Parts: sequence; C-alpha cells; structure tokens
Amino acid sequence: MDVRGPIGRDSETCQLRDVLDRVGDKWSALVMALLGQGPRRYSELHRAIEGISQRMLTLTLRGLERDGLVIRTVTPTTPPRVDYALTPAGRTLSIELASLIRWAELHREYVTESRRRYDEREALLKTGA
Amino acid sequence: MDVRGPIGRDSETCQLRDVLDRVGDKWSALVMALLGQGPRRYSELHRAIEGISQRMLTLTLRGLERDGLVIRTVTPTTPPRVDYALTPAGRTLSIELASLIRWAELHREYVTESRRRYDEREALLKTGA
DNA sequence: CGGGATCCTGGTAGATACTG
DNA sequence: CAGTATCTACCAGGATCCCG
Repeated sequence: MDVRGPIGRDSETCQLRDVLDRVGDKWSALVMALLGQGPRRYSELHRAIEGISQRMLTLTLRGLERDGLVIRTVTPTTPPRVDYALTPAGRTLSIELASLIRWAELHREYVTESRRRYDEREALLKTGA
Repeated sequence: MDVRGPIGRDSETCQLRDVLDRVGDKWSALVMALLGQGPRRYSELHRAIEGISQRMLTLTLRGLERDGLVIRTVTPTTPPRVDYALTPAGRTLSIELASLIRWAELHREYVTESRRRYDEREALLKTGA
C-alpha cells in the first residue's frame, strides 16, 4: 500500500492495512487456517486447497515464511519431503482468523438477506424509473 | 471467489473467504475502522482517508451498505448532506478488526525483523552462488 | 455536496511447460 | 515430490468529466 495523510499516519489504521496486506490476499488466510489444524506437506496443501496453482501455493508459502508466520522444513530424502507448519506467531494470527470465521458464521444469513433486499430495491428503482 | 473441493466445501474456511472478500479489499476495512469512531459525512470520509478516489469511496460505501454493515442517511437540504454510520452488525465486525489491529501492533517488529532476515539470507544465496 | 459514467492502466493470479 | 519459468488475461482501482 501507499496511504499517506490523516489515516495513513494513524498508527492503528496503518497497522490494519499491514495485517490485511498479509492475509487479505486470495490464499494466505486459507493456508493459515489449514496449517492451524497441524503441519502439512506441500502436496497435501496442494490437494486440500482445491483451485490453487502450484505457483500461487509456492508464492503464498514463501510470503508467509518471509513474514515469520510459517516455517518450512526440508527432509532431503528421495524424493524430497517438505513440511510446512505455523510458527508461534502464526498460531496467534490463525486464532484471530478463527475469530473472524465465527463472526462470519454468526452474520452469514444477515449479510445474505441484506444483499437480497438491497438488490431488490435496486431493481425496483430501475423498473419504476 | 470460487473455491470448490475439500477446502471449498469446508464451511469454516469458506466463511473465512466470505469475510475476507468483504473487508480484505483496499479500502473497506479502513472505512469501517473510521466509522467505528462515529458517523461521518461523505466529504469527511473523503478527507480523512487520504488517497482514496471519489469513485472508490462511493463503491466501498455502497458495498458495505449492501451487506448491511453501514447505513446511509440523506438529509435533503441544499446542498444535500449524507451521513454514514455503522449498523449494529457493522460495529461487531469493527470490533473484530480492532482485534486484528492489536495483533498487528504486537507483532509488527517481529514481522519486520523476520523479513529483514529472510531477505538477507536470500541475498547471501545469490552472492554466494 | 455527493455522487454517476466512462475510459484506462498495472499488478495479481491462472495456465502451461519444464526441472533437480 | 516440490518446485521454477514464462506468458497471458482479467479486473480492482485511478483519472477525468459531468450532473441534480
């Protein structure tokens, strides 16, 4: 990001951007959530997270590893074996994510219904006008 | 999103994607955080969130309103006055975001240091090789 | 003042092929 | 098995102009 000015200088909202930049992308939070259930091999992750490409899985894991949230362990057998696990810091973040999941569960219907009604009013405005 | 398969069918991780799709974009979480401090006029938001365009502010507010997280109040004076505030559901989400902010504050230095060391090792590998 | 409409760009992610 | 390399497409988001 690159937000300056009032809210950019506000340390609270700035940190919010930091953490969202970290886990707000398409796959990071999913990987974190999965690793929250325990260590996984590369291929296990690839199979578990359907739809992710090898490229994106690698990129995502590298990013999380770089930030110290995930640790990568190579066992140099043939064929090689690579395990990924959360670090202690990663585990605390995955707990925050679990909290977000609970929010989503509690408000799923409310949000769906809100959207339905909003779209309905929208449609009426177009038809009526 | 459009994730199917193992993790796509897992309701937990699926809901995680829902909520991240909602506040994981560039501005939504920032707007929610700001409105968490109290109602704001359109122009106040525009000035407070430096760097946001009118288009994106409008789009972001519409999205949050559609999801029932923000409420829009028009006072038909001349010139018109429009206020935005969090709904009760929006307030609960902003509390979750505050929790994420605390995580970021606690781990800011750790993440920065992790990155520095990761990049340093990277550089060594390239120079050494 | 508070937007809507339109056009355009850049970065993120997908597809595919190859490798130690 | 666990990646890397390359190429492409798509769309979130920015810039600009206009309007009630």
